[in-house]
Amino acid sequence: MKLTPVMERFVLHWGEMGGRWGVNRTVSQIHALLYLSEAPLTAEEIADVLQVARSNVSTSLRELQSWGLVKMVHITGDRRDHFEAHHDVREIFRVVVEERKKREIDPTLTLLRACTTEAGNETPKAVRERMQNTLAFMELLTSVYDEVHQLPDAGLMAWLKTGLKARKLMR
Amino acid sequence: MKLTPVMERFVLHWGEMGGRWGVNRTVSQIHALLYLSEAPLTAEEIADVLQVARSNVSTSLRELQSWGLVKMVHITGDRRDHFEAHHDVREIFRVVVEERKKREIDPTLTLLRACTTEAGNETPKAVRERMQNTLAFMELLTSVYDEVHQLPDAGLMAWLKTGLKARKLMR
DNA sequence: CTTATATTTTACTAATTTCTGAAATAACAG
DNA sequence: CTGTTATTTCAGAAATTAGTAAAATATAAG
Repeated sequence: MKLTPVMERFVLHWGEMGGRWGVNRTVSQIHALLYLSEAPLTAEEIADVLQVARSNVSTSLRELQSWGLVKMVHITGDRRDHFEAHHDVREIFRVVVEERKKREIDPTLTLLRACTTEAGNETPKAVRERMQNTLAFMELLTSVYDEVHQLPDAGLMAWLKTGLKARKLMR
Repeated sequence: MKLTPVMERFVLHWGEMGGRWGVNRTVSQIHALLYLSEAPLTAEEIADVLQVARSNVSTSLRELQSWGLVKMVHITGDRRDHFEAHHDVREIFRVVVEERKKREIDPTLTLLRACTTEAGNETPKAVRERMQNTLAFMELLTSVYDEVHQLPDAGLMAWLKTGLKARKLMR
């Protein structure tokens, strides 16, 4: 397994971006590598290409599997584990959006429900309203997500594209 | 300036979530505090309520201003700077989405354009296609964003809500 | 100007996160 | 079983990021 310069650039970039996404560099690099790779790779090969510790690959793969971005497969006649990633960017997009919603939205929804329920007169009215509005908006986003994310691929694309003409339609 | 228990809970939670968003805890706490606060606050008051160093507040406020989430205002007869945040969650949403697009999408678009342009025969065809697809998809997302984010608030809400019925419409 | 107050910068410390290498565990082949 | 290869766990090193306190700078009042 050897990367062409363009592939290497892609992998390194994906790794850097990982930082801005809540995953660390190695995790993100491994994902990029598997995304590009034709065939499933062993942990050993990955460690080799990316020049990171074997143990680091092990934990990173575990994380990627927990996200549902990578799965373990086996090759007959080889007892080592091999790993592969979805090769479809839309599938990756779905998974990432879902996971980020879980981590970035859901806990706040829970909190806001608690706050709006418990806030009594000791909390200024304007503050209560603000929390209420925040909750309502986040619930709307969540509902839209719930509907849209279970569309088949073509449906998702179709809905997205309605956004392209939104301005025109609004007039 | 004293927080009610519910407000304190909100601020602390917002701070924790900050970590999952690419902003640090203090920045996020300050934002939450200003979001709830009726009146603009001075840096001193903020440091006081949140129990962090005055200098930390200074840099955090600078960052929030650079995001466009907080602005400096002045109160007649008081020479200290005061700070206030948008009180509308949708406005915050807009700003955050825009900023995250800048940080999380745009650099990758640039890279993918370079990769797809430069990738020649040394790069396997399947890999080139994959990069090409990734680029196309991210360009679609960007176009949708460009259209949608400049809608007036009512328009944005209207488009979002079309998503609520997307599944039904697709049948 | 001089002094008092407000703010920013900076050099350093603390906390957190990431990564490694070694040891432990597991899985299999002979 | 025993030895070999594969994988995971874990304690600590290295790197990064966040936060502090003090010094430097700026701003306005008298």
